[in-house]
Amino acid sequence: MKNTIRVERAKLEISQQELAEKVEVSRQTIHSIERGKKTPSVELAIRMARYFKIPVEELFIIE
Amino acid sequence: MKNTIRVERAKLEISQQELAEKVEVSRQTIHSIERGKKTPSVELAIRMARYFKIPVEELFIIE
DNA sequence: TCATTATGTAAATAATAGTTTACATTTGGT
DNA sequence: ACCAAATGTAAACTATTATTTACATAATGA
Repeated sequence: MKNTIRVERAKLEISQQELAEKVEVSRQTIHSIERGKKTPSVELAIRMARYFKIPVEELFIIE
Repeated sequence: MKNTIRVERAKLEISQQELAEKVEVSRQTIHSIERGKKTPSVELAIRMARYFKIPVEELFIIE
């Protein structure tokens, strides 16, 4: 599974740290999800997608 | 977080067992997610939503 | 160069998701 | 009432996510 977190962050010009604060997880959590090392819960995924104002399916793509 | 799995299952008239097979997890996993005891990974959530042909955000609702 | 901010890596731990098995209860049909 | 299928509950176990801390390495600007 891949994701577009990095691109979405770039659009808004926010750091992993800032995103982490916005969705209320640690920076490491954002980091490992962004790098595809971990898969978030649907709850966290929804919070992230909601923050970026895009559908979950656009932020996380199953290949 | 609540979900509409039961309603979606009802629409298609399929059992927890059948859904479990479709998305390739155990019936217990479906059961505990449906009852809100566990939160699925975004990957499983996407598989379920895809199967029901609805957005993830419609299947899982953060209150 | 120096300081600062952002990102990468790693490792130990806690918390939670998902599996498996087994049995109880409910529901619907005959 | 009986049978079968569906659903509920539970417990032990494994796998994975998320936290925390710490340090290394870019990258950027003063």
